[in-house]
Amino acid sequence: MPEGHTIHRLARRHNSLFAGHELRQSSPQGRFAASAAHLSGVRFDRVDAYGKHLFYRFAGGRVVHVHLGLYGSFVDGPQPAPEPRGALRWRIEHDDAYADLRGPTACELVDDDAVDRVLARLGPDPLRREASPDEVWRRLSRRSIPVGAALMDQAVLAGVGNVYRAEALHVNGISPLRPAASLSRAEFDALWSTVVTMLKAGVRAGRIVTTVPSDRSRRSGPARVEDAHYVYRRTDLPCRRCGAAIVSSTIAARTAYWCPVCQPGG
DNA sequence: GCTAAATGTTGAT
DNA sequence: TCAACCTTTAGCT
Repeated sequence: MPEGHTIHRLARRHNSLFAGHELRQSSPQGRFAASAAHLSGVRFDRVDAYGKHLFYRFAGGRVVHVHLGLYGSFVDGPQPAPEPRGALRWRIEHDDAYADLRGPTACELVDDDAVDRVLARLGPDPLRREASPDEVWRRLSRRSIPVGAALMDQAVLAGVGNVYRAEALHVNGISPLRPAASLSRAEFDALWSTVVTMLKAGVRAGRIVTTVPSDRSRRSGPARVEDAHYVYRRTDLPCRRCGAAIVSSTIAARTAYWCPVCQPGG
């Protein structure tokens, strides 16, 4: 289940396992079969992550664009790969390892122009070195929509999804209902810093853990599932900071969660 | 076994 | 604003 951290972690993993290899490719489910056959045996150069998009670059300028959507997932492992079962969209493999893709919104063979068109729609990605907070501020501060909607807009910044939206706004005491343009530059800078830190932690951990140990029910050890978030999916449960009941409402077509006391102004 | 929901996006109404 | 799409899983019966 993917926000930007998942995508960047996959890029690192797949570069480490597969970059520079000629890969056997297949699509047991059939929907990517022609392209997989076309690319089978072609050298895989590397994969790049931008926001929630992956671009697998092959020799000859061919690119596979993958977007996991809400349900897509990759799994990998050493050979021998298991017998394909279920809806397996894309399998890539060499003599030592395989990776399987299921359920993506997009898995398509594209050219460089199509890559550019996707990138042109995206705002800066906080996980990329060149990401400019000034540019995100420009894009965010002129929007009249709620900040909870702006954070989910991949044209403002690329990679934040529903969990990081809820958690980053909570940590900064900002209601998702506040107009994006009402944030001060100081509030934005703090929010940006939180988003970068949270996404990086997610890449490292391989899952979203936004709470710090002192805010959890137990003192030490890895965060339990129910301890990993401050507000996400915690409707009616007490806020970890103030005890008020967490509320939820649909913002930008997704369920938003926040503490009405710690995050006033909505 | 069935249903709804899920860390997402697009395109039609 | 809403439905469609892709798949798995949790929570029911």
